[in-house]
Amino acid sequence: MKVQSETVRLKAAYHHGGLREALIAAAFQLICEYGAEHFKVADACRLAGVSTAAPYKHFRDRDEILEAVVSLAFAVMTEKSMAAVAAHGAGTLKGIAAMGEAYVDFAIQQPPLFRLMFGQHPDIKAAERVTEEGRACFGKVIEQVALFCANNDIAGDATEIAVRLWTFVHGAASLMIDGDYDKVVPDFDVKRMIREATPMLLNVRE
Amino acid sequence: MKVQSETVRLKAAYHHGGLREALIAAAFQLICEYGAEHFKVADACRLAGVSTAAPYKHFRDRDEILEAVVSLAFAVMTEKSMAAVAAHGAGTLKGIAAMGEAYVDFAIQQPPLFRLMFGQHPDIKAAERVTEEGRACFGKVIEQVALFCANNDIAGDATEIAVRLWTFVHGAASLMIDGDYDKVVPDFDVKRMIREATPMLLNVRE
DNA sequence: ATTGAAAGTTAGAGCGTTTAACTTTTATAC
DNA sequence: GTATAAAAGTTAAACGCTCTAACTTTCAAT
Repeated sequence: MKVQSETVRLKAAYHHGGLREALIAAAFQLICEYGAEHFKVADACRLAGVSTAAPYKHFRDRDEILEAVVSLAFAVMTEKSMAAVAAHGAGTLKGIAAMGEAYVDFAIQQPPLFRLMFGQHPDIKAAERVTEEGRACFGKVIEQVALFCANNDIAGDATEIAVRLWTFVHGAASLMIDGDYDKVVPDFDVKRMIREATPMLLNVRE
Repeated sequence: MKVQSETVRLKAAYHHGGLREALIAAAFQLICEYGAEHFKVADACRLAGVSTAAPYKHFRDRDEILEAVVSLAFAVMTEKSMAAVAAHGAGTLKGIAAMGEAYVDFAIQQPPLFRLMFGQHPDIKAAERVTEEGRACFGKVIEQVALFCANNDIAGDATEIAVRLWTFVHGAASLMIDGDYDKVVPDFDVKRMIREATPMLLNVRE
C-alpha cells in the first residue's frame, strides 16, 4: 500500500498524470480572467507546474488547447440556456425570451469566452467537437420555437424564426460586451430591449 | 524650378515627405487584404519603403496606426449608409431597410475592417477621432428613424428604435462574416431576413 | 552659414511559440 | 523480475515581431 502511494507521488513529480486536463482547466481560467488574446501557453504551464514545452506532447499547438476550451464553453452555455427555459416554461414566450436573456447574460459574465466562441478563429471553429457542441446549443432554441409555434398556431419555419432571434441576441451581446452601446446610449438596458423585441421577432402581439 | 523639383526628389529619398499618410494607406490596404490580426507594422514599412523603426516617429505604437484606419473605415461606412438611404428614399421603410443591408454589405465586403471597428480593441475605440466618427455614423440611423416615425405617426423614441435595428443588423453581420450561420443554416439569405425583420422591429405591418 | 529639431537608420533587447535532442518513467513481453 | 520500447517530461535555442536606444541625415530658421 505504502509503496503504491509512494509510487503515485513520485509519478506525479515527473509524469504529471493528467496534464492534458490540467492545461485545459488552466487555459479556461486564464482566458476567463484575462481574455484569449492575452492567453500564453507558458502561463498555463506555470499553473500546471510543467515546462513550456510539455503541452506539445498533448496538443498540436496553442489552437488545439483553445478548441478544448471552446467546446467546454458551449456545453456550459447550453446548460444555462436550458435552465432559463426550465425556469420560465418550455415552449412559452417567456421561456424563449429568457433563453435570449441567458445568451446575453453569458456574454456579459464571460466576455472572453463568448468572443472566443463566436469570433474570427477559423481553425478553432472547424474542429469537429466545437461544431457539434455549437449545433447542439442552437438546436435547443429551434426546439423551443417549434414548441411555441405549435402551441400558438403560428405559421412559419421554426428554424427561420430561431435564426432571427439568435441574430438579435447575438447583436445585443456583441455590442454590449465590446462597449459599443456605451458610446451611443450610456446605461442602456439590454434585457428590457430583448424582452420587448422577442415578441416582435416572433411576430406576435404581447 | 528644376532645382526645386530636384530638391523634392532628394527629399523623398530620405525624408519621405508623407510617411504618416503612406503608412495609414498601407495599413488600410493590408488589413483589408489579410486581416488586422495579421497586420505587421513591418509590412507597412516595406510598402512605404522605410525601415521598421520609422513609424515610431509618427505613431505612438501599432495601435495608433489602427486608430487612423478605424476612423477612416467609419467615414466610409457612413458614406455607404447615406448612399443607400438616398437611393431608396429618406425616412421610408425601404430606406431604413436599405441602410441595414448596407451595414451588412459593408461587413461582407470588408470583414477585417468591420471586425476592427467593432471588436475588442479598447485602446483603439477610446480614441476621440474614432468615437466621433462612430457616433456620426449611428446618428444617421437615428435621423432616418425619426423621420420615418414623424411621417408615419409612430410613437416611440427614435433612438430606442434605432438601437433595436442596429442590434439586429450587427448580429446579422457578425454571424455572417464569422461563419456561424454556415454551421447551422448553410446558404442563408441574410438580406431577405433583414428586409423581413425591419418592419417587425419598427413595429409596423408590411 | 550655423545649428537645433525633425525624420530617418541600424542594432538589438524582450517576449512567446514551437522544435530538436536528450532524459526519466511507465508498461509490456518474456 | 528485467529488458526495452514508448510515453511524457526537460533544456536550449531558433524564429518572428514590436519597440527602444543611439546615431545620422536633412530641413528650416535665424
